[in-house]
Amino acid sequence: MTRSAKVPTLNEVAALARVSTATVSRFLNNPGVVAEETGERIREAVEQTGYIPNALAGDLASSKSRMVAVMIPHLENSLFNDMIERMVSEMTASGNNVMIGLTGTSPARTDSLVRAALARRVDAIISTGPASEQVDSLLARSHTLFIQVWELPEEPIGVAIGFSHEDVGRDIARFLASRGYRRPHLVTADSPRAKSRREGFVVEWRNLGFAAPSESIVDMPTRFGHARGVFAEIKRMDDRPDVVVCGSDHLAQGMIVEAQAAGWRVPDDLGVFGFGNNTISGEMRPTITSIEIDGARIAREVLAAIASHQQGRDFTSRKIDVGFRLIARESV
Amino acid sequence: MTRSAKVPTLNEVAALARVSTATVSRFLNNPGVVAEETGERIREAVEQTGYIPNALAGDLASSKSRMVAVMIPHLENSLFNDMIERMVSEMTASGNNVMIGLTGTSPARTDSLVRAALARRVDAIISTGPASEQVDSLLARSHTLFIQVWELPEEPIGVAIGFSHEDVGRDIARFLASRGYRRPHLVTADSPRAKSRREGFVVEWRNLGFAAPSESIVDMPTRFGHARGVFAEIKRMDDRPDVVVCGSDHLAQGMIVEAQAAGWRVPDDLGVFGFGNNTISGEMRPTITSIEIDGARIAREVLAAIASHQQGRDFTSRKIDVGFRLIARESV
DNA sequence: CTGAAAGCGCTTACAG
DNA sequence: CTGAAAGCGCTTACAG
Repeated sequence: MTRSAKVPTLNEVAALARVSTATVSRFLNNPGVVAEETGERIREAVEQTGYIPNALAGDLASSKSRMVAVMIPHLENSLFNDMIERMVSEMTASGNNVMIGLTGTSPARTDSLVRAALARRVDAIISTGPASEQVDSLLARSHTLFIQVWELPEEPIGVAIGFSHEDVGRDIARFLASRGYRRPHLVTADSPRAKSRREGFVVEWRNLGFAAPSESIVDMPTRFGHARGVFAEIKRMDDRPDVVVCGSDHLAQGMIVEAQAAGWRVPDDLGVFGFGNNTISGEMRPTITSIEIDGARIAREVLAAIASHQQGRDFTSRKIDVGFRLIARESV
Repeated sequence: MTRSAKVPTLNEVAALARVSTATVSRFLNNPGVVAEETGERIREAVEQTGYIPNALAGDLASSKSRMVAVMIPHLENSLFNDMIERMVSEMTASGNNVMIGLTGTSPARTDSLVRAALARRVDAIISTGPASEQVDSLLARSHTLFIQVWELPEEPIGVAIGFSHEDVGRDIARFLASRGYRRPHLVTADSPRAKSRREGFVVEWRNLGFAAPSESIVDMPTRFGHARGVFAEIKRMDDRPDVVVCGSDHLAQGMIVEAQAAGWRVPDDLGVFGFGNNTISGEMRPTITSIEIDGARIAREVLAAIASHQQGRDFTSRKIDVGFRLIARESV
């Protein structure tokens, strides 16, 4: 690496442009407020020195960070990638930098990532996971907005933007019943939200007067590869299911592959229901019936909440239900 | 949001513990250097006030950031997710925070993200994309280590950790030839690296004395969904290929699905070769023959380079070839 | 439109 | 082992 002995500072730019540091600072943050000729001199000085403002110093002085932290469990096989990608893009576009935290499923790790984010005085923390009391108390003394997505807790810490997972389960149950399915098999990940969806399904299914569905549990995150084991279970069952309700579209894709490899036709011999409406669900053969969550909408709501917060406005709606949509395709 | 009027500072902790701010700072950063009883008082004061250090101020004062920026084109369908996930995890574990930049394929966006990272005085920028001259000159005046991964340029700006994409293409060509394939069809993404692999394949294939392969170009990133169009092309060809060389395992998966949907058997009627050795390549039916890049190895090398740099040591090996491995499975 | 100066909240030689 | 004080590189009322 070529590295110069010293990184240029505001002082040097100011000296070169024959103005005070205050004026350079003003020009950089709000060009309109500085006289044209002065601005021109500053521009040249910046150019000549290769000056890049020190955001650490700037943020400290102005006590705002224009940084946002995003906490997600995983990058691989994540149901959130599409939404996260949108959020990160738009945040960057609106001048925010994004710190990313991979929480896994460990509360301790989440805790330490939240601490790190607070230490950097981020304007907001966006979390796809549930918040612990630990985190709650950490946030109490901060000026950081906590945004929970995909979740609608009774009493959110900050803002919650999500939907009812129980309703998802209920809607799937009703839909399958109306299509004439009678022996669903549920594949549920070992996570609170997946369990809520399962709960919704089971309750509704019982209300409809049917016998309890058979079930499998898989670990997080729900993946393509889980299909092999689950399908093996299904094949062994005496009373074979007529439809599998999967925790993700990738798992649904895996189920289709496994079923077809065993010579079963989808949906004729076995229906397959996905979750998340990943792009592949419209591209698979057969295409996958799934639940769509409007990631773009969530991203927009998140940005709006952050913008309000950064402008010091109070954010009134603390819970925003973005709903979901059942997309009927070929696999069910 | 409950928000206290004021976030506690070092001063308040120091006052409560009846010591100077210097001592609190020492205790927080290096507990061993402070007397036990003093430390105990400080611990209590921290607890009582709910103090969280201001990393902005700390980093400014110590002129180091313990932040690292990661630049990737996309989150969805990225060949790098596995490697990135590993890197982010280990960086976090070693006390670094990670800023993420989604560059897309736009140099302007990359440029502005690099600026933002430099403004935050990150210790290192890890980039999966090629570096422009723009970026090069920006970096010249910084103390930031630039790490290019998946790439081995002649004269790297900082450190390059990668492998030869041409060699990948050559190896695939030799492998397919040895398996008796004679009419390969190449699906290449519109990206420099994909083109290098293609180039390696084409050159080697010609060396082996065979006719030039047929080809398709797809846009970035190479996805499952590209398979439909490519397979349609293939079906229309007079001289049908006997194997498709795909730019990613997801595309390979799509090809298998399309081929099977059309009643072709893989690999009997059509071989399918992947790239990246994604987890699914071992789980698909048939399993996918692919090229493995050792993401864990790359992550380790990146971390080592950063650690050296943070400790002020000179990093001697500017180019690290991590190689690759051809994993033969069922699809070819 | 511009400058002098205080302040943001830490760290770190320097002294003891 | 601990403290007083300078300094990190900016921003922002306050004055003019």
